[in-house]
Amino acid sequence: MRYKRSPLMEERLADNRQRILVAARKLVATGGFRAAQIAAVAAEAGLSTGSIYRYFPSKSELFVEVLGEAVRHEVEILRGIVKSEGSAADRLRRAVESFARRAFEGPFLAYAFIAEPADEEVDAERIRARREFGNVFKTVLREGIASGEFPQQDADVASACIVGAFTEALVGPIGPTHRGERRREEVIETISLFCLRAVVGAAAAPARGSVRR
Amino acid sequence: MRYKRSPLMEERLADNRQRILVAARKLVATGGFRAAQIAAVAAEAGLSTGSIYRYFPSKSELFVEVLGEAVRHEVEILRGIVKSEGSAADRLRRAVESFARRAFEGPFLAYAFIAEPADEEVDAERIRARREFGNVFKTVLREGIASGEFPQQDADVASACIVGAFTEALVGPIGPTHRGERRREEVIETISLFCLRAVVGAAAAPARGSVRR
Amino acid sequence: MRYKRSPLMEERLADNRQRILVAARKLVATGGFRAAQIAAVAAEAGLSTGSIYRYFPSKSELFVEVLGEAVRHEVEILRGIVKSEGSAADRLRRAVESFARRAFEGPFLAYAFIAEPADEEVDAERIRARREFGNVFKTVLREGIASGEFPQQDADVASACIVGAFTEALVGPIGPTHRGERRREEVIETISLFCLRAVVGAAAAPARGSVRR
Amino acid sequence: MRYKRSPLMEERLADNRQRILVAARKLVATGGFRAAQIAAVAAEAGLSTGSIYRYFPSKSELFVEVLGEAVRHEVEILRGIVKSEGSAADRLRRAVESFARRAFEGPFLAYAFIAEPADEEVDAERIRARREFGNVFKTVLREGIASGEFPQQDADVASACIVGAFTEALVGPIGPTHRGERRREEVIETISLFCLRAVVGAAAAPARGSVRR
DNA sequence: CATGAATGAGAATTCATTCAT
DNA sequence: TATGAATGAATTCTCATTCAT
Repeated sequence: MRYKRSPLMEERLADNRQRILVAARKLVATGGFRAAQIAAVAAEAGLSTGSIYRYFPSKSELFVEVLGEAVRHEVEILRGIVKSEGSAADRLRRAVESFARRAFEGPFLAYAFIAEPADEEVDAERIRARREFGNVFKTVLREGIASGEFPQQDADVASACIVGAFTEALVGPIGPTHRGERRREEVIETISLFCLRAVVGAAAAPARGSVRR
Repeated sequence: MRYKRSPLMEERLADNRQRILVAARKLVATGGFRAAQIAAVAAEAGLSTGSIYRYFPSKSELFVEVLGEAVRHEVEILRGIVKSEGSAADRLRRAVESFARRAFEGPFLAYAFIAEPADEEVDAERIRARREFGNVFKTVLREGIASGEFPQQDADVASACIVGAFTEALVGPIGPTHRGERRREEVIETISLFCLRAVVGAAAAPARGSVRR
Repeated sequence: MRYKRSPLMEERLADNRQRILVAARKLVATGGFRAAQIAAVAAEAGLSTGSIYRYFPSKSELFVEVLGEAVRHEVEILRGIVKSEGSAADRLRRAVESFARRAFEGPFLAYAFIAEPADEEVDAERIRARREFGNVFKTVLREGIASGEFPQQDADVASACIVGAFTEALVGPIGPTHRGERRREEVIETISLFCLRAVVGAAAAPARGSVRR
Repeated sequence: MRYKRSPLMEERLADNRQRILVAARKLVATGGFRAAQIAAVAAEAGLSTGSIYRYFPSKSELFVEVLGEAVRHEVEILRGIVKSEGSAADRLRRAVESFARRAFEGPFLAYAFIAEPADEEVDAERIRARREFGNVFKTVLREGIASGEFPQQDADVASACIVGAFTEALVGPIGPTHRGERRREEVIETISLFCLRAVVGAAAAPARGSVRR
């Protein structure tokens, strides 16, 4: 006795799927991958463990998607900024600050990016995520370099540096250790200035050796 | 009547301890913490699982030491550079390059720093490690700021940015997905220039809003 | 949509829990705590090792409950006898005989009381159990002393003596070495008489020294 | 190059053997069988683990002997009392008190008798030990019965009761729980009176049924 | 002979995944 | 379709016993 999937049913299915994703994200954000066992995700989502497997073929794939979803969302925002009006420097600054600000609000994302998941597949996704972020920044960098606004530089490496710089700088105040949220805006501004100077400050590069006196 | 521990025996003991540490490090470097079960470490070290426990009270403590040892060594080198002759900028550049170069040779280190271990204790050590690296760079930064060589900036945040920048930039070419070792020196130089400019380039910080036009 | 737990399921769950307890008890009774590994209990109960942990958080807690359950049952019966009609001496006698008789039928209990478990937590439970038995007998003793039926005596110590006396006397014919079940009723009566005389026989206590001649 | 065993050597051997036994006994007395691993015994004896195996073929046999030695010593003392002058009742009382007093001084013994060792062989020895104690008391009982001093009773069972009574009564104040040694002599006297009454108090046995009203 | 490092067979526990209801 | 109980492979850690030095 097979029924067609009614629209209502479709909706409920999509709903459950989403609830699982949300639950998984929340658990990782709260207690890291360690705390995100299938049973816990199921409980958080108000479903049974068995149901998780109706929507996701394995734990790995679930978390790959959790990460992917978060990244997609983040990248979308960043791309919006990058494509907006303004000088390359300004757009870069705004992108960094935007990311940082959200990282403060939902510590999950930034934290997950430096976390090695317990699983190879998820690991791969994590690296892909970092690369995607890099790509967004690479775009601005290239535009800035092309327009002469930024000095010549390896955009691949520099964009990775940017991602690393703010990721790391955020982990300190965001990670499990520090919970005090003091100086939020200060930290954000310092980070963005750091990245900006790194990219813009052409004159800074000391002639090899000459500096050493 | 108690026999003295012969020098030969002493050596073998120290040897085994070292072999365990080396084996553990190698496994982490190769396959991440995932691959580093006690049984695997024992096999790699050419010992039995039981023997691991003669030298280390628990898996956690073993890996805390693996990390700690690597960090101590690295920090020592960096501190040497930081305390050497030269301008702050030059010392900073050399420190970054030195680190990056070694990271290329022994991918383990840089990789372990972004790895979330399966264990809370090791996790704590990992965070401590990152902070220690930050501290080294903070020293140069402060000196540079004090001498007027660097512009005013939050040394705490900036040092974290530096660590993050090169860590991240290295993970790409170093991590599990690394695509050949091409451009090694180029990458290293780009990274160090990035950090240098970020720290030195005072003029770069665009007045808030003015840039946006 | 959450399904209700069907009565059938409920039953099976309670069933499994009970089966585990029974299996554990049986193994202890048969081969002592030595023979009662989780794997063995699981096999005996017709379950997997993992399932044990769905019902009990740890091996210790399982055995604490095994003991506790047995003791609770036993104490209940004894208390019933103690609270019934009759002279203190009679109730005491009946309590002892009742215990002894059951000990013959299910050697487990008496045997477990002298077993030192491999686990501190269970050990504590075992000691608590002995004390509980003692308390039951203490009640009759006190009543008998108060009514003048028994001579003045330290009820704490005497009740422990009673528990020890019949426990020990039963271990012989009951323990792993037991040589057939001959003389069951004889043994039971002898034990109860022993205890009774010990408690009742006021005149018996020889004046200190006078006897020695 | 085999030397004859010099008397000196013999002595040292015997010495070591004894030291191992003493060390083992001490550890059991202090921390129970749980605490008496071979390594611990070796350390306590000032020897190597390997040496333990020169003197004892296995852990079991070591502890069988530890128990056996303690029992032999105890039995010797008790037999001395039993064979001394005096009425059966008096000798019985003195034997019980003597045992109890020593149990207070070295809690090990009494405690070990109710402890189930981790090992089948030791277990067997433990049971044998209890029987041996019983035998000593059986001797006095029989003499008392024969001389008419004690009423007719099953000496096998009664002697077991005696051993159980004082063992149990001692475990309370002696075991891991109570450390306060208050009332030492009181307890001892109460126990011995209990046993005495149990054995002597002929009149006490209520006519079956008559008591029940 | 003495040593104590090395061994490795267990034992407890966890958790992703399956499947009868 | 949803459930969650059951599974059992995988992993850490312990400790009696052996054996090269």
